[in-house]
Amino acid sequence: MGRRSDHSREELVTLAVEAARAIMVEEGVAQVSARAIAKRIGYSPGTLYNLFENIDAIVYQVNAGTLRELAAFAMAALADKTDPLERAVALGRAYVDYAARHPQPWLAVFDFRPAPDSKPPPLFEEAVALLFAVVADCLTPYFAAGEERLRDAAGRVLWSGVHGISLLHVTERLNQPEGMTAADMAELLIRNFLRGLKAKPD
Amino acid sequence: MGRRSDHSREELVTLAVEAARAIMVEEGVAQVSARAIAKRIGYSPGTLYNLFENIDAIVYQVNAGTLRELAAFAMAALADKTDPLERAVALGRAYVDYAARHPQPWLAVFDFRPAPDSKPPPLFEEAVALLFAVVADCLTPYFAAGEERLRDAAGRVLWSGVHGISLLHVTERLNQPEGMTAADMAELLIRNFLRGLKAKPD
DNA sequence: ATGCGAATTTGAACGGCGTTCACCGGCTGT
DNA sequence: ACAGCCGGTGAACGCCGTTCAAATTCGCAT
Repeated sequence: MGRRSDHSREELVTLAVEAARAIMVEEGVAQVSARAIAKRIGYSPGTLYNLFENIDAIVYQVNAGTLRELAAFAMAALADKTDPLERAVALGRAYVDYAARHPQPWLAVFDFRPAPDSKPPPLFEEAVALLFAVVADCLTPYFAAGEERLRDAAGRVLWSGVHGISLLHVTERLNQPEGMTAADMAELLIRNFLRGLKAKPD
Repeated sequence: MGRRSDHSREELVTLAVEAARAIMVEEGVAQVSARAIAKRIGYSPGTLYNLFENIDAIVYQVNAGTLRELAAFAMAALADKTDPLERAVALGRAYVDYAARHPQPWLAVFDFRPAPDSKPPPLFEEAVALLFAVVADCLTPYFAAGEERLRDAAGRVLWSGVHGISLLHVTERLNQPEGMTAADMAELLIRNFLRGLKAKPD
């Protein structure tokens, strides 16, 4: 078969990324393959290589969408909160909730490990920088002026901690006690960590 | 070729697991394959299937060794500490340090995701239970009698948090500030979380 | 020493993967 | 009407996990 022009190049890209996301949601990242995507969109595997450099590039696009959605979800959870502590808690809960509701796409974001020689894609840097800005903002009241470095470190610690809870929850290794959700665990972490910061005597 | 008896069955198992670990250390889990292991030990891929049900079983054995080593390393770090807070800090630092020194094997442990239908292997449960026992022990002074459930939850939170820091560090997404190591971040988490627990008013 | 059954090793083969590329045919400009 | 290009194709390459009939060697009984 030759040229078809059933779809424009842009439509094709969109179709492919959506198909990849669908497979990811239904069967996990591991099942996202060129042949599977091609079958879903009714094209041949070779076509995908006219649109993307490789399969990782497609997964990367899916992940970009996931991070955008996650950020939007987190921001929405903050919308009506003003107290820094409550904002931090809401952010943490939103993060864990999002991961729990979209486990496969969320896992795919963090399972994506670019080869060490390839340039680090700006995806995480950007998305994480966005979340950090919010976290750092929540933490500002806990630090004196001039302690921004420490505040940022605390922000990274907090995010890493919540991320760890999320990850272990999604991979079913958290084993939280009955009656306690992963989001509750995140809240426990955030409240105590921040209380500890405030209580800091040094 | 037929029977060789260069090695006993047990020796062969050991050889295979050691070869798998070597590949893992040098090239990452992704490069551990039946053909690669077979080539290293001078046997054919088919032989491995006389010894193990599948390749995952070999990786599983490697992971079991990694967890044993991690536990031993963590315990050694605690040996001379008596104060609960200092024990918790030492445990967290040891965890992060171990991961940083053996990134590939450590990552392999957590990248191992058994298919949802296969029985969950007792590996994590056991190893994590061991670490939890120590963590819970460190946390006992922070809780009243009868609050064991909450204490265990706090233990899991703390471990998850340290784990998250470790993971993001090893995958180069932690971006800690200059002059601060991942272990320092873990210490920051632990000290503040525990100070927060102590300060708890209610 | 000989023979033979059992145990073990092999490697080709199957179906999957990512990726490449020569080919082909429909689309478009003339 | 026709040429040429563009884009889609699918066979092919080299990898993967896994299976299994065949081949070979071992250990043992005679």
